[in-house]
Amino acid sequence: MINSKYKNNLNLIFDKLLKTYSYQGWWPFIDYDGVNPTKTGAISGYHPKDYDFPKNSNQKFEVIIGSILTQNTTWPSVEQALNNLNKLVDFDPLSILEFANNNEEPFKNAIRCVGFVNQKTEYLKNISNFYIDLKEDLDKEDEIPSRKDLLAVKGIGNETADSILLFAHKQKEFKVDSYTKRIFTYLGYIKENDSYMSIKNFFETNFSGDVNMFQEYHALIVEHAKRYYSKKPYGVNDKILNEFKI
DNA sequence: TTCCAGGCAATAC
DNA sequence: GTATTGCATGGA
Repeated sequence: MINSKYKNNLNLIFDKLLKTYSYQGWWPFIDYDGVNPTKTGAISGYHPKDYDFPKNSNQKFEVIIGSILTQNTTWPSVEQALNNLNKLVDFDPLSILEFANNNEEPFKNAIRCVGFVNQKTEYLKNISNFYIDLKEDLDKEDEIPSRKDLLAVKGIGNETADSILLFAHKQKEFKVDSYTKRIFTYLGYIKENDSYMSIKNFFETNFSGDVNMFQEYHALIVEHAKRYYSKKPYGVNDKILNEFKI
């Protein structure tokens, strides 16, 4: 898929992005008093160079909820929704499920700012049920679900599954999003219509880094793309990665 | 006003 | 398997 001449480029691009933007501190947490860097669209809760997250089961489920809420919307909206929700209910599967079932309108009003409220309410109930069952079946708080099982939950697609596995469970799964496609299509490494799994496989085969660097790479891609790949024509002002264009 | 945002599922070929 | 469309809201 990639000429051997460019074999190391995914690592070189990572190095360049890291040098340019430094450590991103994903995944952000609402109750974490982290730094507030001058990051595009960032508000708070980031923890650069500290990969020891999530620190407890509530934070883990916060990542899982956030992964669904952030589908096709902006992070500031998600942060608002999480703060709204946090005043109403604990971030654990059983509490979320019961609150959503018994207080539908307050629940929807809390997350309304992220859009797609009806769908996302259903999705959040589904994922809550999934983790309730997972814990009951395996009787282990910290059991890690399989990617296949996650994908069987209505509302969890490829990207959300990888987001949950990478940032909540710290599994070495590369997360591909629309920004990833834009940057690496523009640079010439992938094609516009390549499938999610083929792009994921491309990164997992050609980028050598541990799970923390998998997290870092995705965050750096988002940061870079927000600056140069949000307005059409995408990438034309990207001087930072221009040297890696093929 | 139009376009875009850290997608997904259902449907149609 | 791949392409298209509806889903909701807020901000630039």
